[in-house]
Amino acid sequence: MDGPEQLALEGLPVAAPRRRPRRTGPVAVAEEAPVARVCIDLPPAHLDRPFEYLVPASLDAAARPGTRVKVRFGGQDVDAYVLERVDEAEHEGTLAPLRRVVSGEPVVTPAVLRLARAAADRWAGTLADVLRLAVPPRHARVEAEPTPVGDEPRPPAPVLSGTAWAPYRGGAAFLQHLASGGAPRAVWTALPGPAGERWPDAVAQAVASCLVSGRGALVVVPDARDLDRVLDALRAAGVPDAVRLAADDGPAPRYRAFLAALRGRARVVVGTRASAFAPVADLGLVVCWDDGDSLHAEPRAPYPHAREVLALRADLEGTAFLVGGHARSVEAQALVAHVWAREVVADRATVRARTPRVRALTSVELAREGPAAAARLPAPAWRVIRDALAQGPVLVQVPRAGYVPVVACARCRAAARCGYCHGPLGVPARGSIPTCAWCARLAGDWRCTECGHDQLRSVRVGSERTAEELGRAFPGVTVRASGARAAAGVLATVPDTPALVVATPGAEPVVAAGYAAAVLLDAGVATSGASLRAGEDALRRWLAAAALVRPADAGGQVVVVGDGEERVTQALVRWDPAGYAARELDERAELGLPPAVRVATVTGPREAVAAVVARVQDVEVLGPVPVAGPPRRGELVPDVRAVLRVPRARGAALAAGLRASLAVRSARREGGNVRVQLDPADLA
DNA sequence: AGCACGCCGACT
DNA sequence: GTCGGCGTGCTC
Repeated sequence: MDGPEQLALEGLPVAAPRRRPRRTGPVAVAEEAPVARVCIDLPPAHLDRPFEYLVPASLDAAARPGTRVKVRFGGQDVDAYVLERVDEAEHEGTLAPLRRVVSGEPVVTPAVLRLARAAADRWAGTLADVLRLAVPPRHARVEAEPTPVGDEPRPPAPVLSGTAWAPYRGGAAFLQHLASGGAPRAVWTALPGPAGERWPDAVAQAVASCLVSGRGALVVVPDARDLDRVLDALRAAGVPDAVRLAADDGPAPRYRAFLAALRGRARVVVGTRASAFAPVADLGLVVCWDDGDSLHAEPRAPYPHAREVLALRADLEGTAFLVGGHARSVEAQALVAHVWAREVVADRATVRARTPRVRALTSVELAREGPAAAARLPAPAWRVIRDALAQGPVLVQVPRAGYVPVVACARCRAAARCGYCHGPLGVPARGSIPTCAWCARLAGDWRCTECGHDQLRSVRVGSERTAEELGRAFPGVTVRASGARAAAGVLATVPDTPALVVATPGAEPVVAAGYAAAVLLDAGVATSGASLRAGEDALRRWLAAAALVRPADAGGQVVVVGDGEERVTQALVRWDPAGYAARELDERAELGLPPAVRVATVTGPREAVAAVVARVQDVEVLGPVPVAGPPRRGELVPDVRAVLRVPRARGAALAAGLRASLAVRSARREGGNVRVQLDPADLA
């Protein structure tokens, strides 16, 4: 018997190990690296591994790594990406040839491939799924457009003037580190102020500093309005060769922008969530603005989050990392807590000097107003608006309608949570016992963990008629509405003249000189909600609105009206987003909630969910529980959802276990649609 | 995902 | 006696 390594070569002369794959047919094969390892663009999880094909000599030059190709797979032609070219095949059988190269454009760069693979692993998805998010659909006409040559001389290196970072502790050091080619990682709490330095200028200056080091940069923002703001600021900072990359811009502009980055014509990409995967050459800095915004969560499988993709990328490519907003997400706080990133914040005195005066009008403060205290716009708030209107525009923020009914403590308004697993409580039917949405345990003897009260109340939805109501309350005053459902849509800016500006969260127009005041209505509705992040979301929206108001010494004031959750309201009044995030993270750690632990949800028909979950080892399984709401279209029985929970350190094992289980599921063709989400944005 | 092969009911 | 159901298996 020969050595074990000879077993596979049975029947071949021992002295002549196979060097070249056998050639099939008359087609000549490429001289160099004749084997292409490809990723097949098909959904089933068990196909998520490389398949090998021979590269015909005629395709040798075109079939570079990263190009799109057509291959014969299972009797039909399918799309695939060339992952790499190698000398020898691992596959034992004969190899089929590539059918054709769709385009010579190597759309998946080695760095993006590594990132996409890591993302697929991290979110229990397939490489094909992630590449579908990362690589825009090909647009042949755009690809054929002549590259402008010479008409755009590379601009001189931007002048370094980090004035926007001067107010922040560690701000100047961050820029310097960037400019000298380093990879600092920062969690940044932006100061308010349309009047002073604005956040887009700070982002632009960070990008400019990165360019000074000779590296490219990538900025991911929630929506198109923020995108425009960053691009304007970049232009002002002397960075004209930035490109805008957003799926919403349409197929041709999107692919054009993608190619500009890929071909190295644009060193800076500013985009929405999918651009976290953009092929920026020699990347030196990734930025995620307002990472708490739910728009950063990709709604398509495998549901990656832009902030986390960028964090992965910073690790894989050794780039600098900047995540920031007026608020701080609990996940960003976790980056600080794990000493993965450093805080960049202004000191208290600076914060006080830049922020408006903030007051809360809760039922306690309004007690002496009598029954009128229950009004949606109590008299003190009305007076604030009236007085501020003499100074300039007044912003009125109204929570979006359409909240899921949840239950909260009747006294302190803290969201009610399960005594066993800390999932959110809901009332399945009128008058029934509150039930945990995760583990289905009944909460008959519920007691508030915040204040000890034992009475629950359900929380209502917001109203849509605010603009009309205000119009009647302030006759003769111009009322402008901004929001997805407003007649004029979302307004980017409004003039500096007195007017009431009614906006839903995220749709607040900017005023050059700042609002004279902001009134945040229905605080109780804003801070309640089944989601774990209801409080965090409310604070983020409030801060975003309040950040548009003039500082206190210029008369700016903010009033939050209603009985919001105490600690959220207090965090706003004290303008302390970092403190709020730190306390919230501590509490999540105590209660075993993410991001202190890692969780995954598995949603689908009961038997399918059970099968997927049963194959995952060493996890705590909560539920399954029927998902709220009516059954999915065409189904009689509502889907169920299980929550899997592991300690943070076992997060990778959780994802790997789920990936393996999904591979078994697809190979066996177990029925039904099952959705697996790691670290879902709303663990409702 | 598609397409093979492979064993058990109602039809020419 | 066959045509055909969709249960495993494979696809370089």
